[in-house]
Amino acid sequence: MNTVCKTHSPTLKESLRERKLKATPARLEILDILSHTKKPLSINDISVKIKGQTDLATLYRTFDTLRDLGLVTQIDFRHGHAHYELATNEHHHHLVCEKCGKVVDISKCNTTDIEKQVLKIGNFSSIKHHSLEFYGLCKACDKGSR
Amino acid sequence: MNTVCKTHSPTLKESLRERKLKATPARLEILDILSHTKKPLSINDISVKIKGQTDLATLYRTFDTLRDLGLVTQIDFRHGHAHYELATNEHHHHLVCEKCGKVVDISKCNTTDIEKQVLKIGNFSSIKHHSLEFYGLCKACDKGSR
DNA sequence: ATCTAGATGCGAATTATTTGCATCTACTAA
DNA sequence: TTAGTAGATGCAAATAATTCGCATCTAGAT
Repeated sequence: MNTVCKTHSPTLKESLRERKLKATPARLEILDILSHTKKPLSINDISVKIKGQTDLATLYRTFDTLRDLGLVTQIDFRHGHAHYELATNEHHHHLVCEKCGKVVDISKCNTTDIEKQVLKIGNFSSIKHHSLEFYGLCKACDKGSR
Repeated sequence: MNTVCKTHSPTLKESLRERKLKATPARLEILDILSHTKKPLSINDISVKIKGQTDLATLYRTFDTLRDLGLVTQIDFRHGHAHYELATNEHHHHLVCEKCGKVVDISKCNTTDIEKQVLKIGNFSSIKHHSLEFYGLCKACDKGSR
């Protein structure tokens, strides 16, 4: 049941060391969980999965640093709280029902070209992520609303 | 100073009537403010602009209905609170600095094709909006972090 | 002018997220 | 291997955003 101490990608520990960050059990476990899940998870999802063993404040802080490290991506589904997924997952987008909140994955990402332009126009040094969510009505909710 | 009772687009009142919603001063004023601002505004921005004359709860409720009506778009800059802008503004995207939070507008939107595909794949009835934000480091912050 | 569904204000409740501080621990250097 | 220390965690309390219940009010229909 305890899957904490798997072999983790060397990249991870390297990334951490580069920034003088420690490879703590909490960090490793969070990444382990994310790597075994397709769906983006909320802080609460994670907390449940590890049975509350790690304090919420720590989870928030951990996700902050993982996001800054570029290992994790934060997504807003307008559910009232953030979701996170591994940045190394194949990049994709989401379709969210504005009524029931259902989320559908949209595979593939066509935004590379846009991204290059954006970099120039915006006069930024680097773009690390982007987040593209579509909002509409799923068929079930559309029926319900007529 | 009081710019509440301008001539508003007929579309608005129509949209409201269709759904048995009332054209109240609060709603008209919010739309008036949004139409005179290029930047997306937060609930608090709006509250300040109208000098607290309208209760926050009402503002939240109003933006909910305006969003459902499709008149207003909600955006997440990861600033800890939502931003809103007129859906009728020329559609564009944003580039957000992960460090200082600065937001730069990216004009034009190339996602129509993607949107059509998404509709099919996701098996939704309709897509009303999408939200595309890029996250990275602005030049100022990039310098600061080395 | 009246009636009523829908809107608002107010206060309180919820929920998400952040912060301060004491304690702990992963890594470094000897 | 072991001590020393910067960085990490837990806990509790503070903020901040958003929502809800309910009494009152008002836009729009008749």
